[in-house]
Amino acid sequence: MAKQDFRSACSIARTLDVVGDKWTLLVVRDLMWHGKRTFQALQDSAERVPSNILAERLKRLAEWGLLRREVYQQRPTRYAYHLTDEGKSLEPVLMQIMTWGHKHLGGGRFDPKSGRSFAARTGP
Amino acid sequence: MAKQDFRSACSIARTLDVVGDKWTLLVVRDLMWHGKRTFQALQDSAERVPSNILAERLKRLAEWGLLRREVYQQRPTRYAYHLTDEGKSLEPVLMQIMTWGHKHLGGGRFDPKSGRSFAARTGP
DNA sequence: CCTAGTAACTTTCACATTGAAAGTGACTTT
DNA sequence: AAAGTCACTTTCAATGTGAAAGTTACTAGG
Repeated sequence: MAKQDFRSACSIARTLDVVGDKWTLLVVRDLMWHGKRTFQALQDSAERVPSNILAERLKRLAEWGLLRREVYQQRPTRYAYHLTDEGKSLEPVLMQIMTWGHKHLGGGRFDPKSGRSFAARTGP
Repeated sequence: MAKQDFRSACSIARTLDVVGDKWTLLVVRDLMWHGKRTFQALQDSAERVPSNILAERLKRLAEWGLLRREVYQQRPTRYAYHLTDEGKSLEPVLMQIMTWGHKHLGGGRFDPKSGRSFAARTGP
């Protein structure tokens, strides 16, 4: 999708046009906090994103300038993905989403500073 | 979806399981900031959500306890939707998403405090 | 009484997206 | 030569989306 095809002038609608789906922000999460760099590593995440979806999302994120694909090895050619500064700027968004989920849905919380995560709550 | 069906223990994945799609957060936005209360009003938003999608999302949000449907008039029966405290707690999430979109996608910004919005940027 | 209008959905159906699984190509390792 | 790895791509059935029309329950006007 190109910029002129945004649904509306609303910043929320526009952001959802870019990252508003089930998988995209999980890819960003893995690149941002979990040190994942390769297609394989991203695919091996807990949520088991299908490989065709992952490939499509990586392409979209690259088109939006949120990440870049780079060759990190020749023979055989291997690629590494990493967030651009624009991609990294999504961190506060991810943080708020994580905080809300932790509080209201009992998910686990990951602390980017310490690199540690706290277990999911089981009770309400 | 029930809580036991979450994809993973990750708070981000869980939050996306609940509100991670193209429309849900726009409904929350309209209830949170734009004073929309009725099905009709929600449907008349700038992004023109299809009525079947709107109905399904309202049902989902109610099942998750994020909003409530109430009769506000008999003969003929009319309904009003409004956010619960849990629903309202999504405000910081919406704010971050809006801020990011405003900065990176040139969308307009709405200020909940003043109730005013600033025009979308056209340049980069 | 009949027709038009409104709100709140629901139904229909063609089309798009998803996701599980298998396949491909370029290599390296055994 | 055979097996393995990585980075995808292809296939295809199932699911989801969205435009449009239909339904139900009323009120208002002629």
